[in-house]
Amino acid sequence: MLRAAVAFADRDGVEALSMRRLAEDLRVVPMALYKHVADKEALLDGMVEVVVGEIGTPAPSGEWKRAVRDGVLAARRVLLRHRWAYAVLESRKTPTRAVLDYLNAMIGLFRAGGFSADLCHHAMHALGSRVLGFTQELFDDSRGLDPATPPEVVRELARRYPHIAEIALGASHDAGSVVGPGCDDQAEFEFALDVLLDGFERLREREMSRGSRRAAPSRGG
Amino acid sequence: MLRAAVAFADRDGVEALSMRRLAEDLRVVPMALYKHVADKEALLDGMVEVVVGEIGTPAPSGEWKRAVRDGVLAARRVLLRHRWAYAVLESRKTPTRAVLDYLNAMIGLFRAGGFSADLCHHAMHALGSRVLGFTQELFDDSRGLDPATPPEVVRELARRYPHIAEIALGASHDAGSVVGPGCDDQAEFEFALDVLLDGFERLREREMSRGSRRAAPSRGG
DNA sequence: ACCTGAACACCGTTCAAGT
DNA sequence: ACCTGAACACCGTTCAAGT
Repeated sequence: MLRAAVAFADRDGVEALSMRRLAEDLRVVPMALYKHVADKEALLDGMVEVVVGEIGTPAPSGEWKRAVRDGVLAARRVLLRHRWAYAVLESRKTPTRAVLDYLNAMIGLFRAGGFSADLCHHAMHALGSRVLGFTQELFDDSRGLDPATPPEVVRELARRYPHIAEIALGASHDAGSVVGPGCDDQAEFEFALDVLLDGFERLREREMSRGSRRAAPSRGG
Repeated sequence: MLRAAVAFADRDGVEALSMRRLAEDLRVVPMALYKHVADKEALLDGMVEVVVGEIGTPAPSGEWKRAVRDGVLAARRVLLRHRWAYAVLESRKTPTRAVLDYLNAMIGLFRAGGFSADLCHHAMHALGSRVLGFTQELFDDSRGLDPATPPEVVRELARRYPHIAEIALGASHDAGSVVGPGCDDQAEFEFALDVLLDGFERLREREMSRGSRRAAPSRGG
């Protein structure tokens, strides 16, 4: 029944998922669902559990950086199959078992790589939801500008937001078109991940050479 | 009326905000709200606009890193005053004017600091919602464990999730208590921000010395 | 033309009536 | 004891009836 709910959300989106519609989907009377879940929140908890369970436990490999990177990208692949899961997981107040299992294993990869518990803690916070493969993008710019946008509107936007326009244009390396092709989500995700992992690596090295002194990035300015 | 809606959400949370209750709050008949906004989505758009407008435009200062850091932390201060704004902003499909103004100004700070449009683009993506002061935390662990948790449950958790337990313990530097005091959100936010900014700085330096060659972090492994 | 109450098509969940 | 339909207390929004 949780599987059915996940399939429903995959198909019609989580905003379309109501207890009544899910019951209809299962050819069951609405109140019958309450035999399996306490309420809708519990249903959503269960759905998160199913999805995160699909990720499996990140496996240690020779090098911590590679292992962490692979774990995160594995999580990302699963969560891209269930687009709705991001918002739902984020709305949970309490972590579920599968999430705790995953996080525990990820921390283990850092620890095995020689990170102190303290640096590990910071690193997990710095990754934030990226550890589960989420990109916290402000807006989806992967599709670029709507090709139907009238040219005068494009010009007006470029005038008001020159820096944004420059970036949108820069993303399109084929000249001629004013409208960028949008950018590669996966590449941007990996860029950010690698910047963070490189940073962690430097802090770990500093930590190991300095002994007990606290490792921290420079405070800008 | 947007102000009233913002105040309502600040007071009672955005989940309590309905058209009917907001109308009641304003001592007005529900349908009267539709004179000011097309529908509830437009109301939420307007509320985001008010909040993001409070941030103002990030000012350039001598050094790009300091300017970006200050801009982000200014945004964070505003958004901590309106806790609900994070989820609402994230749920918008289309960026609003105030957000575009802010993003445009932030990009300007990078550009003025000598970043190529391309590196700038990656950096903005890597910051993600952090550019507006959001931490995409998976769960709120800032309160630590509930002190009322029975010791046998704490032991069971520590057995099942040893790495998580170690981190939770490590965060409490005063010994004696099994229950950590939780961690400092602001410090974790600044840690992650500084790791990213340091990473951007290194890539910018590499970019400037290498000329046209593409700057990218190492791919782990 | 404007305002607004009732109504519509939904929710999640309670509860009592049926078996 | 279990199941389930009707009912309750909400939504956002439409629409027609009032002025």
